[in-house]
Amino acid sequence: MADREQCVELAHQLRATFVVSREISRGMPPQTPLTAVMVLGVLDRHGELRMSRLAELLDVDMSVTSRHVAFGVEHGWIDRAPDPLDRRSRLLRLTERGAATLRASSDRAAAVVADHLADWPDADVARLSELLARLRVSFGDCRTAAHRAGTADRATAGAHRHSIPPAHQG
Amino acid sequence: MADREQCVELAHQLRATFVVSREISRGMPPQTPLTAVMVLGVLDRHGELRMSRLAELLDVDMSVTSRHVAFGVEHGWIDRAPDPLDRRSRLLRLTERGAATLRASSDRAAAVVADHLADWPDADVARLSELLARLRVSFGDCRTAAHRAGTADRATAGAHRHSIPPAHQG
DNA sequence: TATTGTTATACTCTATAACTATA
DNA sequence: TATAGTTATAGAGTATAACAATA
Repeated sequence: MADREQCVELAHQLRATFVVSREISRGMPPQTPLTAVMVLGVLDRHGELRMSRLAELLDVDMSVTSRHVAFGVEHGWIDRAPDPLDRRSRLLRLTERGAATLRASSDRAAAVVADHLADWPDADVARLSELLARLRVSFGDCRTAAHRAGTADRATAGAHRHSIPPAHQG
Repeated sequence: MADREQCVELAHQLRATFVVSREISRGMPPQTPLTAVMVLGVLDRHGELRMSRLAELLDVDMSVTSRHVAFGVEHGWIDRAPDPLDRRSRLLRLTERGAATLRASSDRAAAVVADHLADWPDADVARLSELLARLRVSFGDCRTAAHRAGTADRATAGAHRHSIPPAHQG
């Protein structure tokens, strides 16, 4: 367990990493908002998902997810079909075209990263990716754990350790 | 130098870390927007700054910075005095009250981090902070290098290695 | 009656462009 | 003429609340 000083430092660094994300998003192709790409990325990694689960994974309200998905559907990136088991729900899948868009976007982002990290050793890049992935799992817990009581997919299965309720602000 | 695959992965992780930042900002005290705290944080770390330099460090347009600073001044967190050497410029400093606000905010953020990272070993937290700091330096370069030709402060001094122009989108 | 998802509205953050004032 | 900073406006992203359809 890290001490207070370390936590303050990490919190600061995370806040400040905003800058890096913005820089990367500036290099992205036009007409493909960052959020749209994030939706595609999640669908690519998790496969078929329902709206509610997607909203959890994106950590945004379902109303927001709904509009991002609508955008993706309009552009032919996402297939949105009614769930035969529960006709209130809709199942989302990445289309071929969506996968291509995601790939193009990932290439651009990777190019920006490669540009700036030209002098980084391989091992550090890999380590940072790994730590960020773990960080996300540790944080993802809190939001999903409160809503769900047993359902799990291959991305977050077995990652539940805490039981802190989601802290939405008013 | 990392290969394409690694860069794609890191870019994805950075995009996805948005989620973590949002979760932290949800736990923040009300009436202190994330951006305001970021301004205070930069002033705390860099000391007295001009608007333009602050905008660089925050990686946002000066017009944006201007309003965030105005907000901070209104709340008594920032002291904004005319620069005696160039009366177009204004010098910004963190006030006592601003420092207190920053401290309170950092405490909250640290608490959220500590909550979620309870089972992380010390070393990993420290390593992640360090890598993120380095990442920011590597990215910070591109924006500041184009604007400035010699001025440096203690935060970014000696960090210039590439000469990639800032890639602002249209 | 509860839940899934959509839509309307308001708030935050951002960039572009037009402006003021100094240099 | 160029630069530092401000303000007006428009666009992207988000949350809350009210709603429709289904369970």
